[in-house]
Amino acid sequence: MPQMNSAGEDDLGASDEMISFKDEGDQEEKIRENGFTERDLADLKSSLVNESEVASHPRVPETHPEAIRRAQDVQLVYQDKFSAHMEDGIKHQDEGMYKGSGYPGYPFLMLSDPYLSNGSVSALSNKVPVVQPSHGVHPLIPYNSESFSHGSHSPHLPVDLNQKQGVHRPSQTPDVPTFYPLPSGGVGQISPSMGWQSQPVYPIPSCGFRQPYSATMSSGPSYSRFPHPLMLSPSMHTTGIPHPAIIPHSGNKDMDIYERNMKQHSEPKREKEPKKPAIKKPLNAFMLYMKEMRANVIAECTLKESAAINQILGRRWHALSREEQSKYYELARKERQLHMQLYPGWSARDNYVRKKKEKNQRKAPGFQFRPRLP
DNA sequence: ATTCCTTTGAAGTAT
DNA sequence: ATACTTCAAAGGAAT
Repeated sequence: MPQMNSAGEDDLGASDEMISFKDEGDQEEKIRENGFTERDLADLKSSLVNESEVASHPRVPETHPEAIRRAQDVQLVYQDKFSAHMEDGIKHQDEGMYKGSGYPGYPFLMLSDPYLSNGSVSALSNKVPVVQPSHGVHPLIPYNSESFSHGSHSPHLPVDLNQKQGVHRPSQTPDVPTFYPLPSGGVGQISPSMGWQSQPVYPIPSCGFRQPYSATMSSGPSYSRFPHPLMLSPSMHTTGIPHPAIIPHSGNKDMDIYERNMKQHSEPKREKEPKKPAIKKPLNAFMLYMKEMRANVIAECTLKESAAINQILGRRWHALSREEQSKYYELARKERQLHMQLYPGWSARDNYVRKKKEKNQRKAPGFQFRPRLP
């Protein structure tokens, strides 16, 4: 079993590493906030890249004294900037997430399997912010956009994206750590994420001054409806309800599950050879977070472009406290567990296609693609 | 119709 | 062991 961990129960989760939260992208952000010029930014970038190439620590590129100094300067500012954000808005998620009032049951039954690419998950997903059409009987992640935020993302929650567009940020509080100490459970993980900075910034439309939907759609306690199934009693099965796909079996369970799903979802077009992977990867913590919060961002910013939205969500993700992130890490861990149960023989390798495109050059300018010699 | 963009994290591949 | 790549979601934009 490819995903079966051999070391311990929490290998399913992210590695427990405490990593400082000062990645380069934030530096870029902070730099912009501080009024650094584009040239400064380019200099800093190039110095960082050069250093990271020279040194054998590509993940810790802030070795240049000047870069360190600048990064530290701007980081101080940034800490303050999002502290209010956390205190004001996001921390409320905790309450919402675990409050679990009035769990109405699963409106998701009979819907398609999110792991199946032809399960038409995306047809409705997130376009309807209330309930995501999710797993046929996926008990873990209904993917409804509000189950975490629980309506606590009130309209006053600052949209923390638009330094670039000059959106005002809330007042500052000094005591926000620059890193996310991880919970003792070892669920949380912060990755240093080189791509945070090195990738070109997708143009984000202005969003701070127009929020026509924020008061109605994305907020308000009345908007809390479906507590996440994972928040059910811990004495229950992790899934909350028995999963029909996890059934006692004597035969080839893998193939049975697989074929049943395939029949359900792709029978009409079976003539065409299925080109896409049948079973998709389980979502990681950030993907789960995105699913939850996308609607909020769309509502607050009236954005539709996913690339821009994802940038915002990436920043928000970094602004989350460790507790808030750990919820998603825990969810993701359970997702992987369930996925393993559903598809014991599945491997991410199944969907892995070796691409010839030199995509990496676009994504990571510092990396030069070298064709492998035979 | 397909691919790109953009994000983070998990897992795969390559060295 | 480490570095790098691919894929998960999403939907508008570009091809």
